[in-house]
Formats: sequence, C-alpha cells, structure tokens
Amino acid sequence: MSRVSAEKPRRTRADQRRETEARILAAARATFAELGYERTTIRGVASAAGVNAGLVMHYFGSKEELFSRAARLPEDDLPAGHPAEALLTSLRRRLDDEPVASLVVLRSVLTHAEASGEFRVAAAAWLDRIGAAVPAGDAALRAGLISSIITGVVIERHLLKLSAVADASADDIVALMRPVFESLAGEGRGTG
Amino acid sequence: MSRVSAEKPRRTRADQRRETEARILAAARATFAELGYERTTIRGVASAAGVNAGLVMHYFGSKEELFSRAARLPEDDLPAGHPAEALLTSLRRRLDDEPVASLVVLRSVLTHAEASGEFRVAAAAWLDRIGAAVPAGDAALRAGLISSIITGVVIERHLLKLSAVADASADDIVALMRPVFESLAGEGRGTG
DNA sequence: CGATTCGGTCAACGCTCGTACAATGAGCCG
DNA sequence: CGGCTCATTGTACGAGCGTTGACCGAATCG
Repeated sequence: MSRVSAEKPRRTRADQRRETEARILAAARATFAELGYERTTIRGVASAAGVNAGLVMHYFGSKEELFSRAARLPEDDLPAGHPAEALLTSLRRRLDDEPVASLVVLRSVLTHAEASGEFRVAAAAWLDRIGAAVPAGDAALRAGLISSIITGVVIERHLLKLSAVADASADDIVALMRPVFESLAGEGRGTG
Repeated sequence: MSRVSAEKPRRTRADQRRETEARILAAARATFAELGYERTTIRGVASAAGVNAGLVMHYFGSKEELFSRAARLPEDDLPAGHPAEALLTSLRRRLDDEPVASLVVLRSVLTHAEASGEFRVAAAAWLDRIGAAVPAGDAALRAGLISSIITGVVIERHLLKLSAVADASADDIVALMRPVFESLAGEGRGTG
C-alpha cells in the first residue's frame, strides 16, 4: 500500500501544495454537489482527497471559505445571437457536461442561505443579461421565468432524477424547449 | 406569567394532546420549509411550538418520522379539462397560496435524499397523470419537462427569490406561461 | 378518595461536528 | 551539512445534535 513513492518525486514543494489544494477543492465540489452544504463534513472532504482534516482547515481556513471557493463559478456567458437560440445553447451546455460547481451552488443555496452571497450577485448579472436580450416591456419577468425554467430542468436532470428528463437525450430536450424559449424570449409582444 | 389558566379549562386530556401535536406539526412544517431538513433541530421545533424537546420525541419517535409526517402532502390533484389549462390552474394554485408542505418536501428533498421516499412515489403518480393527459409519443418526456418547469418556477418564487418572479402577480406569470404549457402539452405533434 | 394514567419537563448520554494547536518530517537555502 | 520552512499529521476541545429515561403533577377512573 505504498502511497505514491514509485512515481516521479520531481515535484517541488510549491507544486505539491498546488496539486493537493486542487485535489481538496475537487473533492469539496463533488461532495458539496452530492450532499449539500450541511451534510458535507470537512473530514469527509479530507478523506475523499486523501489528506487529513486539519490540512483542509490549514488551506481554506473554514468550511464556509471552502464552500465559497468550491462554488466559484467559472463564467456564465450567454452566447451571442438570437436570444432564444442563445438560451438553448446555454441550456444544452448545462444538460450535457454536468457543471459541478453549478450544482454545488444550486443544492447548497437551497440549504444554506447565508452561503449564497456571491451566487446572488452572479445570478443578478445573469438575469440582467437575459433581460437585456429580451425585447419586451416585461423583460425582467420573462428573464426570471427563463432562468427559473432552466434551473428547474437542471435540478430535475442532475439532482432529483424523478422523470424522463434525467435520461433523455439533450437533443430531444432542446427540441421540446425551443418553442418555450421562443415564446418567452421571442418577438416583443410584451404587455409593458 | 400564568400559562393558560384564565381560559376555558374545558379541554379534555385527549383534546389537549391533539392540539399540542398539531401545534408541533405546524411548527415542524414551517421550520423544515424555511431551513431544510439538516438545519432543522428538534429543539428548535419544540421551542417554536412552545413545548419541550423530549415531548416531540415522545410524540413522533424520531426526527425522520417527524419529517415524514410534516411532509405528507394533502392531495396533488390535476384539474380536469384541456391539459394546458389544467396545468396552468395547478401552477396558479402553487403560485398563490404557498403550499408549505410542498416547500418542506422541495427544500428537503434536495438536501436529504433518504427522506424522499414517499415524495418519489407521489411525484411518479403526478407525472403519470400529466403524461396520460398529453397526447404525444414522447408524453413521458413532455410530462417531465412540465413538472421540471413548475418546480423551477415554484422554487424561484418561494425559495430563491432572485428575480421578478418572486414579486410578480400570479396573473402575469400565468399569462406568460400559457404558451409554454400549450406548446408542451398541446397538440400531439410528438416525435414518437 | 385513592390509584392510575399520561401530558409534559428536565438532565444527561453518546456522538459528530468545526476548529485549534503542537508535533513531525521531508524539502529548501546558505 | 545545518538550520529553516512548510506540507502534513494527530489529538484534543467545546458546542450542538438526536435521543433516552427518570420524574412531576394534573386529569381520569373505579
């Protein structure tokens, strides 16, 4: 059961640290996404990363800070082009490659409201971008509904897994959702 | 600081018990809905109900059982009529009067997967009913998407409260969602 | 009226959690 | 090589949790 002694010991101390820290962060993301904030324990993350719990504290300071780092989203960019198609592209991306960080937030924000500070900022920006792309008087409400719908579908597919949405192909889902997004983001027959 | 001595002492012991049990259950529902399963404590529920924590255990046996009782949904009936309109009615109901038991489940199912047994059964029945009302080859997927969408909107309106969906009038939301449901539950141009 | 039931309280248990801190030992630099 | 740095470990503490069981006192019953 030798650890990693037979491998290249060519790792400098800084490399070692970066690698370990990344391993902890990956374990944290996976665990937060699977269990949510409360049921995730420092010890569990440490064990999954193959290190001691004290080390997690040493690197991240607190569970709260670890969550904040794990839940940092890369960049939620809305593709250019016709709003409905752009939103479909965004949806498809979140259907296919499971964005773990996104699930971390989604699951934990529902459990641990205090840990959602940064998320609310990012969500507001995302909503603004959708709203700006929707040519209607009630753009804000339409953007909110679009965001809610995407959230609902992602939750169902990756977290709840109660229906056919969990197993269906992304193509089929996107095809069915196209008229939905066209209706909400489409022509500007808004009531405003 | 006399308790309730000046009121009618006409309560029999059985009445007293039923009333206390109902008070605990109401407190549990509110707390589970607000905090989720993990952050809800027996002591907290007991305190909110004005009783001792031991009594909650005495009446419900365990936290798990208390949750199961609190999360018991009354009846998730789908109105008759045209599928899209029936779904809109169902959505409107969940937009208006906040169905606390439903939020209990929704919030906690995302946190405490083990506590979701009964919920999954109820959800499956609900999905079947939607699917049966949708005349298309891919009815199951359509039903799943409809359910996901309703879930997403309800979560946004009652739990996340990040966008205009939280404050908009139910009428406006229903109006914008009508074409959505018509598209998903409407005419049977399914791919099957 | 005395005995019994039972709604309700209180104090304590064992456990797990986040966190703190001293110790260890291998890498780094002069 | 010798001292220093620092990644990593082990241990322990205090708090809060679910849960238990002894106990009290008023309602109930014969």
